[in-house]
Amino acid sequence: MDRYEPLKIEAKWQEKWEAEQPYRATEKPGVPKMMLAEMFPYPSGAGLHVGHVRNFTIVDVLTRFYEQQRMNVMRPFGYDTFGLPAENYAIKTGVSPKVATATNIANFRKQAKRLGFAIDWSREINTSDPEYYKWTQWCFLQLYKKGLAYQKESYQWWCPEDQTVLANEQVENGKCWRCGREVEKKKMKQWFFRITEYADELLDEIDALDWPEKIKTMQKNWIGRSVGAEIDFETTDGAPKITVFTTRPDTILGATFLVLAPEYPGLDYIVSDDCRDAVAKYKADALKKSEIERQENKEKTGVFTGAYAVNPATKEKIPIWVADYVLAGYGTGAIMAVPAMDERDREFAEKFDLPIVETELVDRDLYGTPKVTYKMRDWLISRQRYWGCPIPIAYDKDGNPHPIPEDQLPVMIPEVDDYRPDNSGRSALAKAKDWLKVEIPVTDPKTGKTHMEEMTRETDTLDGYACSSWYLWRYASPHDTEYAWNPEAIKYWEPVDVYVGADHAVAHLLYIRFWCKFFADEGFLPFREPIKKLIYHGYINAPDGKKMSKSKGNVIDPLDVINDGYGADTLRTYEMFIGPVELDAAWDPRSVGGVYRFLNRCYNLMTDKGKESAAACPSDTLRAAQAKSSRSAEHRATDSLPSSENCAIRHKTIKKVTTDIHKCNFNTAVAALMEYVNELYKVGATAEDLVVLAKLLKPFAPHLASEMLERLEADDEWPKWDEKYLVDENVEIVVQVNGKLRAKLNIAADDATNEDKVKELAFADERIQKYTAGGVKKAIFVPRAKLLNLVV
RNA sequence: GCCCGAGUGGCGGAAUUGGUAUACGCGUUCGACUUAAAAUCGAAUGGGAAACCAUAUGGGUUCAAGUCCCAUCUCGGGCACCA
Repeated sequence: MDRYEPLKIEAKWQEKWEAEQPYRATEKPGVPKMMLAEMFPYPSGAGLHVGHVRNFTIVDVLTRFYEQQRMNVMRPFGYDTFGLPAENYAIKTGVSPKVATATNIANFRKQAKRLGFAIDWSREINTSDPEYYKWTQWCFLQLYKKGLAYQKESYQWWCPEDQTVLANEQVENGKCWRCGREVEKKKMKQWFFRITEYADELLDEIDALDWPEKIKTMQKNWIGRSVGAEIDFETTDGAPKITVFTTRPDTILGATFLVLAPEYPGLDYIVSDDCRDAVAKYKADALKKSEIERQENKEKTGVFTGAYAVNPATKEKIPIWVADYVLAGYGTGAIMAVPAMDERDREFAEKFDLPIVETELVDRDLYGTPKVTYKMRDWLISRQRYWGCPIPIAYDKDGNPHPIPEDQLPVMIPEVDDYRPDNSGRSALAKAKDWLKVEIPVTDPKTGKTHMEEMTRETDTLDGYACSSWYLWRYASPHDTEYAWNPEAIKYWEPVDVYVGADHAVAHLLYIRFWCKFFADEGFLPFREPIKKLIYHGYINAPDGKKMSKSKGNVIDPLDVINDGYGADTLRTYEMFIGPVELDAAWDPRSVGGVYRFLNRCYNLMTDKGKESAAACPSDTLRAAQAKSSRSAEHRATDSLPSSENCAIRHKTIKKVTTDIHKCNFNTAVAALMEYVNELYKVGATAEDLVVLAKLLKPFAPHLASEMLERLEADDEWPKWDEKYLVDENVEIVVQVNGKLRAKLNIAADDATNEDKVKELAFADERIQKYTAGGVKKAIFVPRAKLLNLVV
């Protein structure tokens, strides 16, 4: 007996796809292109999890959907391979990150192939491949040339566990995003990218993006533009003037004291001698305080500097204080306190008994110069770690940085025996003594002559986010040896039409926009936004609603689901059916069975009905006659004529599935297919029904659908619906009395828009007459809703 | 604390511009097939005997409210001393 055996069917088709590589993408001028990608995965040793499957399947459904509509589709794949997990694994086991990464990629690739994704496997990239990171270093050098990559000594977040600095975006609630350890502040000289240069453009262009509002809001908050003014306050005893930033320069009459951040750069020059010890102690305490302590305890603390400034508006002498409620990195690190207007200043004034003066407002521009500030800081990119892209810089004997010439790229990661950071703030790269030395050409400014000079390499590596800030462009020409991205290829394929992910709302998605704008300014990219549409999907949780985690032992392994006999098609279709794409969902093993039953029904429908002759939709003249026979259609009776009912439900389903996929309502698209199959079981399926079913099913369950189409001898071109088949000859009209449903009238379609006719039939109905005996005050007829409401 | 978003059967979730609430799936029950079970197929399934009552709670607008307005409660997310 011919049964649905998913593992057999899937093996057959995967073998075919592997041999034929049907999803190779090539530029076809004149054919509309569609480029889709997921946020590429970090290939962990644990292999694919169900979250990856959701992520990849969303991309796959859209890829196949557009491919079946004969657009020129590109769907590449890649791996984000630098980072701490591989390095920590190396420290623990001694296995080099390069080797472990290669093993993990091989496993990921194998697993992805078992899910039947329509990937162009010739466009596979890996950020730790020297062929790739050579160009990451090239990107760094472009930024360096324009002064957008620079070094600065400042207080930075330091993770004592991972022995590295972190970007602001990588500190979550005062803890390291990787290991969860509380971060500390450490003063270090570090590399930065000047993302703040693009703050305005990054902010202003958010609104036009076809991205989820949630992400757009998060990015806006992160950039955090405030419009205000800088105002200079002269000090009374010869110390340098203090510039404050305020959004309310109009409240200056109420400024009764100044407050400086503990890290305020010129603090030492301001403090009076008798207060020096107290201020030094306060500063030391403030730096020791962790971010968590600072957040949890918002009780105001502070100390008087012993110095005074002059309020330029009132000419009054006002005291200067130091307090950690003023942040060093924002504005100028100094504020004018207006306790009458500002809640925090008031709290501080009350605690330390400082004057609170009610204020009248003055003209905003009277005492200051307009100034815009941002919460966003420059992007700190140095990492004191081994397993990352080496920063292509060397230092001369005076410690001045020099870029590594482009023809010396890539700066390879040296092999070392011990991957541990050395506790001195330098990465394990510092242990590769030979590698550290490098000859760099230097041009003498006086003579114009170039000579080689021995220098010492930078031992920091780049933040992994730098590697993922340009990978979408590499997909356009993944093996190009001349360009990071080929100008012709990029012009054809990009920007990315649809990008799918579940993380990195501010970090990655902000960085990639920044690089895009920079490289557009440099003439390397013909667009300023890298991603047209973003789909940000929810997580899949364990059946109990909790996050899946190895330690809790509640992880569902997708390969187990497949190997249990359900197959990849069931897994994929289930994950699309599980709920709205943007919401988190809980795994339900029983619902997986429900989806399997559905696919099984599709298969059985085919084996029962596949032999039948194809039948197009009946012509209008035949419809009336066939409508009769469809009424009496036996269950899957093979001798009944193809009915107009089939035609109506077929076209209705085509329309529903097509529009749902366009709107990314994958769950209701699958539901519509289930309804269609249920209906076909009742009225009988024609070959045409089966072909349409297989075509619509293919994005979700490509193996089964391919099998069906092969047996039905049909291609997979996406079907179109015709509105004329969606109009029934009979229409149901709802009759309400006082808004309550009282009767449904089956009326010929031609009469359904005729108000008089509908009323006549309604009043003739005995179910209605019960309520209308006392007369009808008002009758509202809504043809659009096929509804008549009688008010009695 | 501030700013968003969401509360619908036993469960996951459907419902165009306000217009038949509960699509689809799970679960449950019954039936067919079978020595039996599984699988498959069919039927029923918000509550209530009924009138009726039900979309977190209480009001409001409307011929008509899950959908709009006001208040309250709960949950989720984001921001969190950003001057």
